[in-house]
Amino acid sequence: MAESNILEAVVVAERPARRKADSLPKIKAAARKLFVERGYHDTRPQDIAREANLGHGTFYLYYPDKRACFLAFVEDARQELDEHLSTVRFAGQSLEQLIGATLHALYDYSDSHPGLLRAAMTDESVIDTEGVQAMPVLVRWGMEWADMVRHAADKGTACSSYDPDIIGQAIVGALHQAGRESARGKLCRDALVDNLTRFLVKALKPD
Amino acid sequence: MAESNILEAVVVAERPARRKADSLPKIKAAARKLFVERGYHDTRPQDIAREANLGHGTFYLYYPDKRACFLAFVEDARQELDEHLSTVRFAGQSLEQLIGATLHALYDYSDSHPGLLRAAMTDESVIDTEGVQAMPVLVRWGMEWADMVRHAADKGTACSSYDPDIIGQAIVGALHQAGRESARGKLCRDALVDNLTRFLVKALKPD
Amino acid sequence: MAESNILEAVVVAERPARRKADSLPKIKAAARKLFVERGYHDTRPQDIAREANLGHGTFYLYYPDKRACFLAFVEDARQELDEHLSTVRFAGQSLEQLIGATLHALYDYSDSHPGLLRAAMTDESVIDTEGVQAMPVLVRWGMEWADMVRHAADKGTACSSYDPDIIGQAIVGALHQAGRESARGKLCRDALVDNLTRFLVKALKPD
Amino acid sequence: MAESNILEAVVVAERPARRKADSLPKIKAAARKLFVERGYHDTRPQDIAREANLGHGTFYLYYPDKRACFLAFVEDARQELDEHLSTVRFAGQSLEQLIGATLHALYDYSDSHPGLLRAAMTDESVIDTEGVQAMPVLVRWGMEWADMVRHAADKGTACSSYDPDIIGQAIVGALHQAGRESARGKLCRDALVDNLTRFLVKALKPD
DNA sequence: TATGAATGAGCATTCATTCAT
DNA sequence: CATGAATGAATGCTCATTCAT
Repeated sequence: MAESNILEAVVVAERPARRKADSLPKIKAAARKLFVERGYHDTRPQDIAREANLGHGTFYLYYPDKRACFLAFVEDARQELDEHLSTVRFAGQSLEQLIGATLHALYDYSDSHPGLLRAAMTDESVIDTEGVQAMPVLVRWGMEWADMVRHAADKGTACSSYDPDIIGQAIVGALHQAGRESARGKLCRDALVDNLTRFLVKALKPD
Repeated sequence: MAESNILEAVVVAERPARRKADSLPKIKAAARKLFVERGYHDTRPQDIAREANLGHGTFYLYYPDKRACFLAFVEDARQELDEHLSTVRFAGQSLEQLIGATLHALYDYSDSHPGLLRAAMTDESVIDTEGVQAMPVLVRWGMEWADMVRHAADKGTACSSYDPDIIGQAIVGALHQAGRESARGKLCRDALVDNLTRFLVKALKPD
Repeated sequence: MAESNILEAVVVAERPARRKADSLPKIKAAARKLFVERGYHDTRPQDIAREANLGHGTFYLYYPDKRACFLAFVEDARQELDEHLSTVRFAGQSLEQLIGATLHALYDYSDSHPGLLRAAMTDESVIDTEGVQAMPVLVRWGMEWADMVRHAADKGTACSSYDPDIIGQAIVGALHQAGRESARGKLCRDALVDNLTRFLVKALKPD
Repeated sequence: MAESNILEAVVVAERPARRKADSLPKIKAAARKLFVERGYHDTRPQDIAREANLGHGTFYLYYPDKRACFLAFVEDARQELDEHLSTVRFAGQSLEQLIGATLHALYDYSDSHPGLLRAAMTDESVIDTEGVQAMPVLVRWGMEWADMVRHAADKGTACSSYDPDIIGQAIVGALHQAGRESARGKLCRDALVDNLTRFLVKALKPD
């Protein structure tokens, strides 16, 4: 056992020189860092490659263009947050619990990845999307909230006279803007979560 | 000779064509049109000047740079909307009336100036602001809503346990995102106003 | 009168600094020089601009892209040669005279503009013409020779059993390739003209 | 040991799978296909390797660079055509027979390998030949025609007052350009051969 | 005040070639 | 022999801004 471990270690150590050197992860990490720090327009593919300790051309081995890289970054962020949020949901949760837990998790994530959500939500109009526009993350999240509202209304735990689609977008807009500003103002996160939770719960309460 | 001079004088007086030829308003109108139609990045100072039927250089007689022009455009839009909104406010208005009327006026304006608010709210991070960041319009509006909430709470017409600053931003975020999406989806504006009004009124109702 | 002339002279002298400074002719001359010296692929728009003592961007004020500039160069060369050739044609010329005079003029021009014809005839496939292919100069000249052959046949001064289109292209191909090679071999131009004239006259003679 | 060596030898001999796996022919075929279809500049070594189902690097095992590969392609085409043409020549052929047969064979070949001759004759100036210029195929063929003309003149079957070198190049230029254009115009090949044969025979006829 | 020709730093992207495996 | 990830010099082009007139 010990011997084989040593051998493996040696082999592994000798190898990473050129072979399939995790370039994609390195590029992804670099892209994320720079898109967050500088935004889409001030990040050049060249910067990303350099940050990843790779040649300029290597970038284009993994993405057809800058836009694709940014879109991948956004998608990754979205999935990451979705996974994070899904960990705090469980069956039998009251609407209030659901909202409270989700908000906590959301701002948790937001705090521990400063700037990420903001970067990921860069207005798509800013990226010259010749042709199909990817659906903005915020809209997708709004649709998920719409579903939550719909289900709660069906179960009688939320006011059923709302149009869930409108309210879903409104909720997500509220969370986004309040979070953005409290990040700026260094507002205490607990107050943020508490206020928003109460606000939403009250607004959604069945008549 | 004398005659011709007199004629000339008259002519000169009659043609304010060249004298301070409304260039600024012309530039403003052109800028607004293009920023709305194409966005910040796809609008060149040159395009604005041309749209205004002026020489390229003239642009820089009125604005030090493209950014300043955009910021002025945003500020103008803000003031215009503010004036529009202020017409529907009157003393003795209940919170519900205030909210309902404001939302109506807001989406009225938004409908009759398609794309304008969206353009005016272009994420400032997109404009390479070397140095001080102008306060985003959305944030300013959030602060105004915060004041409204604060006053209502003081008068006992709104729940007093909220932090008005947080809630102000949340409200404005909700209005923005819901409006954006309903514009996309061509949703009926009355439903939008109705839903959001009820949502906010309910959320703000005193305990 | 004298006064006005002096004034004019002064004005003109003071002016040319920046105003419409013949940039297009300068670019054309530079482009011609470089296309001839280095060929299409080894000439960058930047090189042309620099050769013309202008900034890189200026190039694009006059041509939408490199290809357009090259095509303009070719067209100019074609017209120039056409004009040169037309000076040696006159009514009542025998076919032999026509051919002899034309060949003399052609190789005259070719000698005094070394490399120009070769550059202008750069295979168009080399220029990534996305879409319509401009008709190659050689082909156009071939069509002109076809007309000459046709007319001569009609008048009975040339063999009428040929397909003029085929023969026109063949003639022009012969002139081109023979000229190219004799330029390389520094062959005496008189021998070239003499041989080709006799060759063509004999081949075209009526049966 | 000896045995194992023998076995090994046998094994090696039995699996030509990897041994010299026809890579060069595969590369040649791929290169030919792509040079013909897309031209020199739009064909990357990488494309050739991929078309040949080989790794990108393998290309450089067989050619020092792209240019060498193209030159080999040209040389192969030249030899192939030469062989094809040589099949129609026989002793005692009259000049007219020789020309007619050669033209037939030439355009035969050209028809059955569309684009090949054109590709192989890509102006060498297009290939950045740092240093010695390989002699263009057309020139070589011109020299062969020059020889034919010289011999015919010696034998008294062709006009002896021409400079064979000039006429050789002229002939080959005529054939090339006429062929090129008739390919474009989808002209009937028989008319082409017939016209050109008569044209050349007449032009070369002894005085 | 108005002009628009001129500028050149800057950008996204390509591709012939290398080399560790 | 074979591979294909990596490279980075080089390219064509854009655009905010200046300035001589």
